[in-house]
Amino acid sequence: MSITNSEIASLFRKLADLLDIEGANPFRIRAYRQAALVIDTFPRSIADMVANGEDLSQLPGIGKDLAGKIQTIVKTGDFPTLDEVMERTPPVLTDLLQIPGLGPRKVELLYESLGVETLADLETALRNGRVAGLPGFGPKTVSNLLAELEKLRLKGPEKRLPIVEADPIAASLIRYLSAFEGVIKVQMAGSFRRRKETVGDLDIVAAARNGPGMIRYFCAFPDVRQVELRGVTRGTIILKSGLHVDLRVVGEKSYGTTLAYFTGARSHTISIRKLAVKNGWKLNEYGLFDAAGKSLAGADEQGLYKAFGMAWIPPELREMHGEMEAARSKNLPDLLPENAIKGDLRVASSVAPLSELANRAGALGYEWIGIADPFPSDRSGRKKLQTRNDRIDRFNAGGAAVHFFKTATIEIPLNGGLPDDSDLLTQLDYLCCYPANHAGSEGADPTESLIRTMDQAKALDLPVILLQLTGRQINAQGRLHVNLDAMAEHAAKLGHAIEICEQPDQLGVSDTQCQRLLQKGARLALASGAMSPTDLSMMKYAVWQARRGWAESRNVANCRHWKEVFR
DNA sequence: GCCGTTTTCGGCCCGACTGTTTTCAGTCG
Repeated sequence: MSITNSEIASLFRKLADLLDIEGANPFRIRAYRQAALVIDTFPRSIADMVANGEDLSQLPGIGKDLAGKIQTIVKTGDFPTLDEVMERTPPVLTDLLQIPGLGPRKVELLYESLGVETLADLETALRNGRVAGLPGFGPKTVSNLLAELEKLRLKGPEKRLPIVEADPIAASLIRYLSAFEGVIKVQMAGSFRRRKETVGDLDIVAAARNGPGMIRYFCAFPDVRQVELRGVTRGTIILKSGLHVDLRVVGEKSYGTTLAYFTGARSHTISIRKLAVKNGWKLNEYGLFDAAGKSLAGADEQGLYKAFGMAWIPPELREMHGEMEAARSKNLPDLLPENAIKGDLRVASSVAPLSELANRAGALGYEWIGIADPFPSDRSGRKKLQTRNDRIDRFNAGGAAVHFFKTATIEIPLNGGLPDDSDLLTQLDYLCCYPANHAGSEGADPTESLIRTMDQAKALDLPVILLQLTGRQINAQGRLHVNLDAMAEHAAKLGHAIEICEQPDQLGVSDTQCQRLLQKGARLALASGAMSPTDLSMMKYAVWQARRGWAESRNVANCRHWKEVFR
């Protein structure tokens, strides 16, 4: 079984952490971290690229040296550089870095002077008073560390929150802050504004006449468990759910540069700052200034990007995945708007009666909905699906404003294809096919069976939507090893589509995978995957992820009139 | 360790806040 991108990235991160504790050249450490980030979010399998003999030093942030190290890791499974460092510095030390307030310098000091290696060592040293004597460790630090250790024991390491769950929390925070007297502007920033699939915390930026007052007001938010930090321009609270929320308040003239800065992503922000330095300018939260200190931009983001000869970049694209070049050459995508969605491609019939679904669809501005139920394997199941199909036909014949498609979800076994039931299959408008992903299929490659399925469906003149291609789960990597390039090219050739869906147990392709699929000419199908009426709103999050994947309306089947969805 | 139309050396983003200091280091974002 070949090594995954995230496994390679973890090795580099581990090395960077250990070098950090050793006090190595910080720029070298940054290079390893940067490479880890690039590898982690890269849409293709690095191991496959090595097998194909492709030149890895073409990847951003990866030069000749790192390309060679990656090759060694992929081919031999060994990482000699990491082994050497682990001989000098105990690898378990990186566990200590997860404690807020403990950075590499303090970890090094604890290890060198007290021999502290593990979390248990740390607790003992804190309790018997040996830590308190160290330079930089006062009584406050000791009690903070004990509190953090307790938190870690109770809750485990902080997990990232799905944006689906963060969305209502963000909305309530913005509602609360908008009610502050003296607020001029306030909005979400950070990874939430970039619509990342999961968020680690929430960042909010505001312009206000009374900054410190607004921070105090923020710290009094009803759902606060603890105020972590309360400064003049910045506050951090921890909600009862454990979620960290940051607020920065600046003057109106700095709102745009502050918003841009705290929207990130970090690599995107750094790259803009580098452009400023190159021009002899200075960019910080408070504005963009020339050498004489004259303000060139600050109040809004448009002005900031314009100063560099770029179009305004939508937050979803600010990930250093090619957006800077596209903005400079005026080639940014015209991102899929939420209101361009004309229908939902996969809704279970159990959600509601057709008439009620039609009402809900109308309220969402939809023209059509695809009704999807599991494809049956026995006689009674066939009968039920046929009855459902008849019901849909009768409803459509009634001339309602909303059209319903008949479809079914079909699990494609490894080494298999479509079920041998063309009578029933051809009663459907299209098929929703997903690769088998049971316990024990980790690392399996469903590419061949899915290609076969696409061919079989084409012979029956049936369009296919491919779901759950990589077996991804929130907070975990994909469990299937599908060749996405091959999927995209074959689907494009035959007129099939690939799904984006944000139901936690039915995840579609990720943002960077989406971007890659579009480059290969694939068409996207967005679905709520709804099993209940409120789930219909999950479409919003599919749109967000499609936007992160550079999707335009023309790439998305959902933007078409019902007669043309699969043309 | 990466990177480059001010290239093969010498740079590498920048500020807020805390806890520890008596002017600043470490951490964080």
